[in-house]
Amino acid sequence: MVKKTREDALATRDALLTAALQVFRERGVAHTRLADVAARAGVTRGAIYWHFRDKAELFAAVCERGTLPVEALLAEASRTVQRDPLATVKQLALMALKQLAGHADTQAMFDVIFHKCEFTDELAPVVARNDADRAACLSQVQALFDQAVAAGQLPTETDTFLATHGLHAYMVGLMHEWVLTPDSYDLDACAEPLLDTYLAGLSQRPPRCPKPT
Amino acid sequence: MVKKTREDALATRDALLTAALQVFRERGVAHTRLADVAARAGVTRGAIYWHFRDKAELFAAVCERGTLPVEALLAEASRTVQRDPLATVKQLALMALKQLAGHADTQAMFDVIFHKCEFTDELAPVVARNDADRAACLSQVQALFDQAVAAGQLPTETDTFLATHGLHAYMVGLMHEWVLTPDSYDLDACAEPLLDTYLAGLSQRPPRCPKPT
DNA sequence: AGACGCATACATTCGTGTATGTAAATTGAT
DNA sequence: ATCAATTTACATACACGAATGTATGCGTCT
Repeated sequence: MVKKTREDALATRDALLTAALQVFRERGVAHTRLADVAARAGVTRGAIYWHFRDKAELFAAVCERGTLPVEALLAEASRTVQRDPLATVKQLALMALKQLAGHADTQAMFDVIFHKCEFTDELAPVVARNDADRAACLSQVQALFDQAVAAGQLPTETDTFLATHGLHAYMVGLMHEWVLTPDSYDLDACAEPLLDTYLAGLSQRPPRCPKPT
Repeated sequence: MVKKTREDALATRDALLTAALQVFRERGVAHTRLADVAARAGVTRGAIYWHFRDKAELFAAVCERGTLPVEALLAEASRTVQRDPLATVKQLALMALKQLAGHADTQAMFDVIFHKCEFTDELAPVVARNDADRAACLSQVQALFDQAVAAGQLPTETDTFLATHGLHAYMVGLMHEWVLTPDSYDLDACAEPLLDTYLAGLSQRPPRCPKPT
């Protein structure tokens, strides 16, 4: 504790984010005491209040750092021109599942998001960001499904809106449940077969809703 | 406030459960003040502490009342002999989704469970109960899938463990996401097509994991 | 006459936010 | 380059509100 340069401050900030993720996972976000986060990072609450306004802002920063890699994948896929839209969708989903399977930080992140967090007004900015990300992801995937229909990869009668929501639900459910029991099956190895099953269902029996969307 | 008979006490208890479900949904379980629950039910905290030991026990009671109808369906299906196991699985899943689509209380329940609750040590008994229910549901569905394979309704090479977890994830994801935006699509009408898509995928391209489960 | 079904009152704990202290680091002027 | 002046990056101390659990009171039913 001899130096306090700018990079040291960034290191402290990062240590706080790491500590917060761990404590959030252990105690839940709402029950987490900022003193615990500070202690885990080897500092005091003063450091937290210097870098963040309150717990909500700390949580938002944790979420932002945690979802960056996934968003980067989506952004990259949206930039490149797709010759095989259906394969692109599959690769995106596969990447997300493999990212979860392979990275402990990502597992902690989704464990907190899915099971250790209450999305109330207090966390409104995080909720808004999540909603925006989800909407962007959904519209992007639906656009790819539309291209897949146009390219003859999916039946003409495919309701791409429902297909998209179905795939998204599938992904959410797989991650939601797998983080509860990571040892129940090898997600990294089973991700592709599981995805293929749903995509095969899409090809053979695409969902169609009686009433319009 | 003229009578205080036994049935009145049960009515109070039920009013507390209803009020708790609402407040849990609005404020989140952790941030819910028992005073708010009591006020919503038209009583004071004294009534809560008479019927329940603390917030955790109140939440457990809310969960138990909320999941009773679904568990009744599962229990009934397990008792009757199944001639068409695949159709039984479909009907079970369909019932669950339609129950969610049609009942406001069920929507509130799952909204709380999925998005307004932190599963920490404090709620250990509820977590244990959830785990037991999930395990029972999974093994029951897997048994039906096994029967479906034996009856030739599914390919011989089907990994019924993965198929079960895939369907379960699909269900969880559909409910998890739909309660966020119930107006995005008509779940009651789309539930069957969505299920048919996954089940068609199971028939045509059943999941198989490279490594054993 | 108890036991039941709550309401009321009280004390206590607990976490937060802020105010203040402070040493090191950076800046700017010479 | 040197040296004050200022800002950074926290640590420490404090005061406040808020929610909990319990203790007690009180009318009603059995």
